[in-house]
Amino acid sequence: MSTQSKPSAEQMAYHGGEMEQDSPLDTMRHSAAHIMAAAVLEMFPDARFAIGPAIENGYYYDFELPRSLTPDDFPEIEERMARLRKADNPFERAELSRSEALEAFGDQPYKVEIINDLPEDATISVYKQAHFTDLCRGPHVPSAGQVGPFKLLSVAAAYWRGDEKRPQLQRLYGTAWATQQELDDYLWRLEEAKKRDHRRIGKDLDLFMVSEQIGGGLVTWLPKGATIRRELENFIIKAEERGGYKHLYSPHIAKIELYMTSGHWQHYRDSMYSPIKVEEEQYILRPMNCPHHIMAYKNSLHSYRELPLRLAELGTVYRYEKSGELTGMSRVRGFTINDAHIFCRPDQLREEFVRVVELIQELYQAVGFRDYVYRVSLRDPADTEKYVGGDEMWQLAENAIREALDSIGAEYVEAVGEAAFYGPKLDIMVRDVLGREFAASTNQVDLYLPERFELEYVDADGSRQRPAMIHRAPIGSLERFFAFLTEQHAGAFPVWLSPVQAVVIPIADRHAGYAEEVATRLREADVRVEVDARSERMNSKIRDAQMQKVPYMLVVGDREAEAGAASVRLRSGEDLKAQPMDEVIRMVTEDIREHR
RNA sequence: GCCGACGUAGCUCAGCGGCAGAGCAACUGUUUCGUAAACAGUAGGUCCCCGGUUCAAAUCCGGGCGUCGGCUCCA
Repeated sequence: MSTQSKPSAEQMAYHGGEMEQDSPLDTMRHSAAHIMAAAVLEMFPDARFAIGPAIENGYYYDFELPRSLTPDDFPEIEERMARLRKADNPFERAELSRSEALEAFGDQPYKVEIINDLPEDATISVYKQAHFTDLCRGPHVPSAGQVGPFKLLSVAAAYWRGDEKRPQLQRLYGTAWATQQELDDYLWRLEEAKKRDHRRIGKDLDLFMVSEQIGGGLVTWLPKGATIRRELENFIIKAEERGGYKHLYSPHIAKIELYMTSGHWQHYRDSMYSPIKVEEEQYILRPMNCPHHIMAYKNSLHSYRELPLRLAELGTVYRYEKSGELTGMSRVRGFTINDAHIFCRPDQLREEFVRVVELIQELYQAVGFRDYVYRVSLRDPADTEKYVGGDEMWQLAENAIREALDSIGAEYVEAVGEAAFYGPKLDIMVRDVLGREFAASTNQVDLYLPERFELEYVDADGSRQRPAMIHRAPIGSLERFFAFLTEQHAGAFPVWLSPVQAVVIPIADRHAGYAEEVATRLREADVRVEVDARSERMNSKIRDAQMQKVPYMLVVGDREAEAGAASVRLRSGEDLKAQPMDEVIRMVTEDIREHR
């Protein structure tokens, strides 16, 4: 039964929105999971078994065991698995009636639960591998010997059926491949990925820090990271101003009543911090910007002629995240959203949403951000508790998003149950170096908050009408976006974003004066440039600049000083030889201007 | 928050009951060099915190805090 678990939205996104047939590799990995379970059964005869599917790059199996497994147990489990593989027993399939199955798995409560959840007409099959018989849909490889090279990777806790109120099981992760070479390659890729981890690079390049004294999940952008952020912010604001957005600033805290009106206090409280008492009034750190922008909208009466009104802010919000889920810059407790709220007539929704998607594409293009997937996050019609508003409202909002994407031919996957409590979303999903999936951007159609706040505009006939709203955040939070940007570029940011765009490297101390002249000329052209005037060898300075991923290294010695030139080395290692200073300045400033 | 692993110099890590260590970085001196690491020296520690065991604890035990990997949740 192990493969019959419902695919998560993440898995669906990875498979491009369709459940694929089990590939031969998936089948083999799923068989590896059975062999691992058989090995665990040898060690723990009382083990209870949950599920053990193939996943991207490997497999896992969830167990309930009398004691916790640790990595020290891996060698023994792997040895037992190797023996089972060598014994090469067949995977034998049998079909059981419901009562036979319940009888056979009487001492396996998780299997019993799965059987009871199966539809009436389901075929119930089991697979026997050596001494281990498992409830399973299959398919499997013919015999244990067909399982490829494998390795156990980690052990972690996982709640039964993903529910934190239910028992916690031990999940053993493994990987398996068709050949030893592929296994080695995969393990090597894992190591390489760690080198691109934004936390590693953030430390190496002095981009940001998280201090225990300040608090977990509270990020300090160090000067170099702050430079990148400021460039991004300026770029975003300019693009948005071109797109008709008006930027504003609003405070980070507000009276609690504001968030009661919006419904956040009722529906989003788990993510909000406790109120702060100020002179008999309760204030809270805002978890979202929308109520503030709505108040800005309500500050004056609006004509239909003004719509769409697009109010934007790089708005800082604070959300409570459990300590165990904080990570570097990608999961934090205080962050700044590239936020905006578009107030428009309902008939303008589709076109406005198209413009939102186009803006996203423009921004991503400019920063060299490529690997992402559109996900339309829909309401789960079965779970009405979680959402507000009626069917009609949801349908209108969901259709606006789908139609917008269809009209520009964008491909997307749909994820039921991932909507916000007040509306469906277009999420843009990206993966970090370790393959974990995050939303980089969320964009929502909202017909609910205008209702809650009784928003109005004056229509052509003088009547009062209710506007629709779009919440949009093309790059989501600056923190998370920065994390992915860092990983995608492995710290070698495009020139226009690089904190240090050029380093001037004098060959000997006597060239320091000329190096300063070179730097001054670049500074006058608004290039971020530093002079490495240490009494080090040129080779050493080049190495340091390379490690800092500085895009331009400008070596100057006697020849360059004589000619009014600089020798240009790029971080790719390419040596462009001596270039006149005018040419050097032209190259660098062109890269910056063209966002290269 | 839950399960597991890990917390030693600014960074990366060794040491695992008996004097606190290495490389890199920093600092000082020598070297003035042509495209990825010159040489020598100096300094740097609450071994995460609190408690316990022991003649003796970085090391063993208990509790706490933090980080990391998962789970749940999410920008």
